[in-house]
Amino acid sequence: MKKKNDSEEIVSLVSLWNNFGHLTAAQLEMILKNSYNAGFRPGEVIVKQGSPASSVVFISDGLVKVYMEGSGEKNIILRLAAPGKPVLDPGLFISRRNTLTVTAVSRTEVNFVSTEILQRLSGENSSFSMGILKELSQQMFLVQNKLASVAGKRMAGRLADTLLYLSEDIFKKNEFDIVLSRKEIGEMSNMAKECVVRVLNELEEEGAVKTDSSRIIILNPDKLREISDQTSWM
Amino acid sequence: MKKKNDSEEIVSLVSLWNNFGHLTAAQLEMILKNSYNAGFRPGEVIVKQGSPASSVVFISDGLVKVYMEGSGEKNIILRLAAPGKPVLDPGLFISRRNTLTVTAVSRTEVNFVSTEILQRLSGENSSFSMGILKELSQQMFLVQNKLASVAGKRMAGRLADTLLYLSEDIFKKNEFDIVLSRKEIGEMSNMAKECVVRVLNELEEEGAVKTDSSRIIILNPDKLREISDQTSWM
DNA sequence: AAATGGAGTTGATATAAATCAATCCATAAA
DNA sequence: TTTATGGATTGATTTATATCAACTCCATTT
Repeated sequence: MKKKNDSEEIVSLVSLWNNFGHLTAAQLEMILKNSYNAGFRPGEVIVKQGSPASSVVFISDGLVKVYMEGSGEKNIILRLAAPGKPVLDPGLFISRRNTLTVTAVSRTEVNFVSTEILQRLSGENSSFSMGILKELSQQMFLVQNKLASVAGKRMAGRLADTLLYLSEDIFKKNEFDIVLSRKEIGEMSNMAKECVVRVLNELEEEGAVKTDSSRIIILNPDKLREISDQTSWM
Repeated sequence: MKKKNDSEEIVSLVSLWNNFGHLTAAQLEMILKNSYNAGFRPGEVIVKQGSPASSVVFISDGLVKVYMEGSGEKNIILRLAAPGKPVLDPGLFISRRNTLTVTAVSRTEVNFVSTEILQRLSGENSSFSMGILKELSQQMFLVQNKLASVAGKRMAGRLADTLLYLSEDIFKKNEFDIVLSRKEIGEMSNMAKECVVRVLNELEEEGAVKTDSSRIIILNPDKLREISDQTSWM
């Protein structure tokens, strides 16, 4: 990787998160001095649940999954994260322990920024601070929605939610290569991998999606939304 | 209710939320001017999901439930809230719509504080701003735990979680009068009211709790924790 | 080329939990 | 006192979903 000069790096900081645009050059400088980069291969752990929370993760390239590790081997994947936003763990601001595990789904470049610094800057710059609050709220909202899905819907609805999430929030296309295994799709939708296969077939029969092993095509998003909306107890 | 002078009211603001202690007299004054009180009877709606989010709710007396309304009639109760903390809705900082409904469980006195003002003060005072961030993180952590419980545990584990939550976080006693119906306990644990009754009996047979209609006694919290820890897929 | 192993798939079975139905309260209203 | 009314309770039944077992289809190793 080629060495960059400061102004180049400052530009790249803003590309990590729009909210960095609120900071002064001096403040950005401060961040640069207190951050470091690392690369990860698929499957590698970037942040481990339970470990001390000393820094916030920014993804400069690649895709990661953010999940809770249950005892046993069943995980609950809360969301995926791509470049452009930080991965905020609620533990950062309270217990100072990570409450979530983050691992690379594809080859990933990550930027760790010291939590201390972010907090200090948050105190110095109210727009920046507001940006953190908004991002945290966004991520909390996502968890709320996941809870609503898991607690209130049947398999088809939950899987529909996951597919819509992938297509609208992550890949931003109707057709995409799902990098996740059926088991992982199951961990996003709280269902067994076998059921993912079966329900995926059902959705295909209804003409909502088309799947070809790792490729997924959303043929009819409205149909998916309709399936997502039908609750068990009607 | 007797009229209070300003200094009395400022003291009472701090009792609504410790975090107000970070503010100057002038800032507290500002809050007083932009807040108003209201009383609610059991069952009355304090904040309605979907409505414009213009203010943050502080409870000065009573108990409320905070929940997501599903289509149909099944709700998901995220948590209860008693005096001492604000009810932060993630929608406050993003969509400006409430994503949650808040209703009174017992007779409740509430203080509405304008979101605008809180945001302004958050920009002026970094300790205060950090307090908001911490509180939001706390509430997000709670939702995460609820998700883990609902997605990963069987009925007994989920109900145990709810009982521990009530005893440790809300009533702070081993013995308390549950103001909620069996149906509502079910909405906290994602199970049907009939199942609440059955599993409650199981827990009683195991000597973990004792129930007498509305009274609940936690006889053995460790036993409850043990039940909470056993996952389905061991 | 053979062998290994893992993901994906399919069908059969087991099980947790919801739903349904009936009954039993307690409290409030007439 | 009788009559409603709604929550709580109990048992029977149904249903959604997990689990188990077997098999296919790759990709990788030997």
